Amino acid sequence: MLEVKHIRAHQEDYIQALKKRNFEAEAVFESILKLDDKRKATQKQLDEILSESNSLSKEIGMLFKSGETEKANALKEKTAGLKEDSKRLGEEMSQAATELQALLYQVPNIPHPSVPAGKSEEDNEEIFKEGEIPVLSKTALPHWELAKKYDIIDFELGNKITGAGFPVYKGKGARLQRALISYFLDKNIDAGYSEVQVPLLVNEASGYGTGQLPDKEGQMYHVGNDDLYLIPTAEVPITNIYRDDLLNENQLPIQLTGYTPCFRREAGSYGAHVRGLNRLHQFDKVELVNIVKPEESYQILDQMVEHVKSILRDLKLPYRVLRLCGGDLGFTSALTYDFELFSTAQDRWLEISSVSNFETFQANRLKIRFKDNHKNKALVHTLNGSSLALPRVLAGILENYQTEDGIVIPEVLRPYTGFDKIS
RNA sequence: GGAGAAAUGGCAGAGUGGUCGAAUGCGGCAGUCUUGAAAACUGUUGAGGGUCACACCUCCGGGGGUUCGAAUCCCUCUUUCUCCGCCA
Repeated sequence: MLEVKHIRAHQEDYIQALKKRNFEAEAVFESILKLDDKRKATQKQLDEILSESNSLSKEIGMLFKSGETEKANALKEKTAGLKEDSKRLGEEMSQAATELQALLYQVPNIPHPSVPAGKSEEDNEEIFKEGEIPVLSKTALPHWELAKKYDIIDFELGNKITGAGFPVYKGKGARLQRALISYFLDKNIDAGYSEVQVPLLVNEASGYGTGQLPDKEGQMYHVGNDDLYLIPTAEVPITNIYRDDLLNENQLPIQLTGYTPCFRREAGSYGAHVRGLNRLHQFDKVELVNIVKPEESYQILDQMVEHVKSILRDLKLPYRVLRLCGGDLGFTSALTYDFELFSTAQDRWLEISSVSNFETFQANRLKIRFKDNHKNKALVHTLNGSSLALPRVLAGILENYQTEDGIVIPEVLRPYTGFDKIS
């Protein structure tokens, strides 16, 4: 959520910047500023009335104490009108505030100057590419065939237990996945992150805080009885740890990592390109969250990108990094780098990580602020990224590491798996 | 799930209808003293709105109500604690 004072100060720049993401802001900004003016004016009137009735009340109190009952009762009558006015103005003010809030929720984050203009993923900018694409034999199989051949992931069984998109990992498949999780977490901890285990169900306030609500409501599973949501990413519970907090400068940066399952309804996305592990309703992910001072956020973003690169290097998987264009950029993000790994057997790129700087957009919703050494208060910047989304990494490993006599386990994972081949 | 108790500033903890945004202690910050530090002493120290700055307004778990006036009384929700039941 943008801050009204910033919209006021940079109205023209923001309108131009938002065009990059094909968002026409002019009319919304006008309404926002008008409503904000109205809110302030109404509050001013209200404050005056409250001030008057406060001092009348004090007077009445003193008159009662000194026994001047008639005088006190006379004053009481004066307060009746004030009460009505304050009630009316209070309602007007909160209505303006609610409307203002609703409009602010509609405006996406201002894209960073480096974000290219564009309509769709076609216009994303490839900024880095690394790793050798293996040459596979003609008998190479996509991962869903491999999963069946070696009996390590059972999609049918998941259909029976739950429904489509909830696979069962078996034997070495399950262990390989667990190995990846442990390896990612250890790697993140080595880089200075601190591990957390967080709830998988969150309340409405948390959903609003990180921006899943109100606009992406349909993506989350909702537990009606208790009015809770299954998390679509660990970003939600982890970032909400600090909701409504006023931090000290010396606490920053806060660097957290956590493993969680993620749940997404993915309504309406079916077909060949979502086969196997490519798109699931439940999947595992290890997440990175950074809460930092504004001036260091882009440096941290670069660090996160380098960190994810080094993971892919360790795993010896071919990948590329994209800078998302305005049209593909998430609602809450100012700058996002997507990581995609190349799946040889499917002959396509699969998104496996998304690293974003939200600047103050989430912090403003979440009310995460910090106090510097001069007691100035400011909103923090929040960033997050995956390291990595498990199923697609698993798919990439199965497909790129397949040989005639089995699937070779990447070197770095062997201490975690305890075996070096699936056959 | 049943019965009871509670929720106050960074923390602990007073406050039961008026001058209380809130005693006191701890912690934090600044200063005095000291070669330096500690101790001691002095001062200062919640958040939001609003203003050039003041003024002023709001906030004592959330929401609603009673009253001229609510941290204090009433209703409701949430959370925590104790006991019972159930349970990995």
